[in-house]
Amino acid sequence: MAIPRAAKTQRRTRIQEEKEEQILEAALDVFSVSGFRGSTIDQIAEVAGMSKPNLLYYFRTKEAMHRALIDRVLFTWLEPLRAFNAQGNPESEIRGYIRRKLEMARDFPRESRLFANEVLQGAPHIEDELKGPLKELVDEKAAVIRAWAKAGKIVKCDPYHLIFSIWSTTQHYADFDVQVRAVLGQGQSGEGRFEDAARFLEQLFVDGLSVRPNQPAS
Amino acid sequence: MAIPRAAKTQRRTRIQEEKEEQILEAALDVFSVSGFRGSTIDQIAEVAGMSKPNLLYYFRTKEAMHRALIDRVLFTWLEPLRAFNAQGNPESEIRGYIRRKLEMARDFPRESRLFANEVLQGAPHIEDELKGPLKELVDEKAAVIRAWAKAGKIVKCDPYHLIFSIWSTTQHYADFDVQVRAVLGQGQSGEGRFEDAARFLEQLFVDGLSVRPNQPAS
DNA sequence: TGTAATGTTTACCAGTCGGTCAAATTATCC
DNA sequence: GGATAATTTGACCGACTGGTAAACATTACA
Repeated sequence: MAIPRAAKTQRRTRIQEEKEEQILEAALDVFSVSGFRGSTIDQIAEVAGMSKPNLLYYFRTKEAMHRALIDRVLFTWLEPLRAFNAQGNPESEIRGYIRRKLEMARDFPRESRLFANEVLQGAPHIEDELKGPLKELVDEKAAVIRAWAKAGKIVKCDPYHLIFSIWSTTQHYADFDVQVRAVLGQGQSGEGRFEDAARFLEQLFVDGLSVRPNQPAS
Repeated sequence: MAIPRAAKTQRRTRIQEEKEEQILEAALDVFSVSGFRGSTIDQIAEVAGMSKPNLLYYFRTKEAMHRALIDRVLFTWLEPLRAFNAQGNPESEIRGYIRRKLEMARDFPRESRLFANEVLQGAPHIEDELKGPLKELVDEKAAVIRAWAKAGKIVKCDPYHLIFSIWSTTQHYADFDVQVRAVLGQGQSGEGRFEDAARFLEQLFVDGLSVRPNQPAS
């Protein structure tokens, strides 16, 4: 017999590590496109190149796979916000945050879509994470931004909505990639679009759109 | 016999109109939450309060229902962009566009999520609409914005990315509603959040975030 | 009021879904 | 090399999926 499924064994086998890695990689592929309900274990098994029962040997249920995937990805996903530094220069911190978020949208679009799918569908599996760790982190950084505004280092604005706007504008390029490509057309939908986006967003967040005749030349 | 399904009859019955309306309403409820793959005809039938075969009497397939829903909603959805007026004042046109998009996110969140789900999952059913009508409309309005910038009425920026940023920031409040609520917490997640968002976005798009000592007092 | 067209329901189908089981295979370690 | 534990597989299950067939009920209209 056997069935000391991953959880029960104290030490994880080489095979266990490899296969779990393989499965989560495939799961990311599938879940990020079709969401939890729209994805099937068979699809994931096929992408992972193993049989369904074999996959279920490592993760007892579809939910467990999804859970493990979310847990693994969430930490990385919040890294850019965590790196947001209270001691730094406000403008360059915000600029840096936008840049890092945009890089993640470019380099990890599947991770972005995984969360987008989940949140869009009502976040039935990650509500706790949103209300707990995420909220706490945002609260902390919002306080920093508010302090900057109070000290006159930055314009007075709602820090929460500022963070939302950075999330939405940057993640848009991962989550709505097909739309962005469709609208930009053949010519501009290459990788250069991320540099264009970075340039635009920097301009937007720093100076806005209106022409200001009195602005000192830089 | 019978089965002159909706399509075949030249004139639509009162019952047909009512029932199709009822079905599409239910379909919007379901598709906007679970996406196409994740939704089932049974769910829609239950929400619509009718039996599955009855529902399939009006729409032959799940795809047909989705198609009809998309077609009906797309026109409305693009209305704010269509209303964007080349002859108007640039700043107030952009401001107005943001406001109208935000109102739509508030008043028609299901419609927003329907498209978000679809695009997020690779837009398998609306690719033609994106590359056709949508792209044309955006191209047209982008040209207007570019002309404004050239005339010095607005700061020089990439008009496409400007439009993307307006889409993303406003639709965020519909698509990621649960996340917004979770982060804002009990206190601020009431309807007032839309007014806060409007205030912030107006500020962002007009003036950006940096403090400008030379700006003339208004 | 009768009847033909329209609308609704029950019963059903084949394929897919998440998941189980026991047997077979492979790795590990003495 | 052999015992033991870990891994993999094929066959299978009941529930659900999108969709159909035909009987039944209702409506519209002459």
